[in-house]
Amino acid sequence: MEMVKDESCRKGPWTEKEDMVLVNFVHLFGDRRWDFIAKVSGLNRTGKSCRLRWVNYLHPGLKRGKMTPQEEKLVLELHAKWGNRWSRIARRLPGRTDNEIKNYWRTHMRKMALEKKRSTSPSSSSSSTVTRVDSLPSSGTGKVSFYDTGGPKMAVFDDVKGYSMDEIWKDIDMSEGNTTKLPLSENYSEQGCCNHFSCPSMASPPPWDFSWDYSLWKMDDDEEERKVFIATTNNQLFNLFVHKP
DNA sequence: AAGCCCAGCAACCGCGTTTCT
DNA sequence: AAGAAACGCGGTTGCTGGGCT
Repeated sequence: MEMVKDESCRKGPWTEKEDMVLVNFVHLFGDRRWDFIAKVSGLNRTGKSCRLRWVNYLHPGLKRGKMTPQEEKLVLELHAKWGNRWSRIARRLPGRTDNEIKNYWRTHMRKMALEKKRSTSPSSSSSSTVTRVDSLPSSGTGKVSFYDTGGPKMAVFDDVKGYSMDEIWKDIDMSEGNTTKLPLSENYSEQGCCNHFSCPSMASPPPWDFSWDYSLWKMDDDEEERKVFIATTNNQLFNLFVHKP
């Protein structure tokens, strides 16, 4: 029984209501059976999409906001050690997701590198324009990602507006004093927070508040919507148990 | 004031891995 | 043991808001 990938499946940004439904169903069934949750919740999303939304946004304990200097340093260290193993790196930064770290890396690190380059070679002609990373040619014969040069898996990338990504990463490495790329060490304990709900709090939770205790559903400013939501969910649950999958 | 450009980030896709039957 | 289904990861895309010209 596979999740049919048809056009009726919703895509794009999640609405607040969808979030609420998803949270409720994850609360009921846990955060493993994504296809099942996608099906029974009536969300009309793929299991993948549900999982992603949960992991990257709805999971309690997610930190939000800027990375702290400590976190930035850790990301650098771990990336030097492990390369683009974002999820592994994320496990060492409680409350941060792989997606977040990945995004952070590409934006902030590259910016840093370019600034550094600029300051070390002031004669450089392109002093104000920074090529948008996203628009870089990423396809083609090589099919090498522009930022996939950290860690053990080294890659070469073409010149980017006169400054190759190789150079950028070299700069980063040098500035951080990371002269060696170690093979992955499996000795680290990787009990992160991501799958254990162990993080104490959300710095900036979603607009609606919830907890693992049902009684804590709290939507002070929209009681009516809450009622509708609960009714809807109850209906979905009813259907679920009447038509057992 | 309006259009353009870009950084930031959420979300999708493809594919390898793990789990289930 | 093998095939199918589900999951998870890494790479990439595309939307949005803010700053700049």
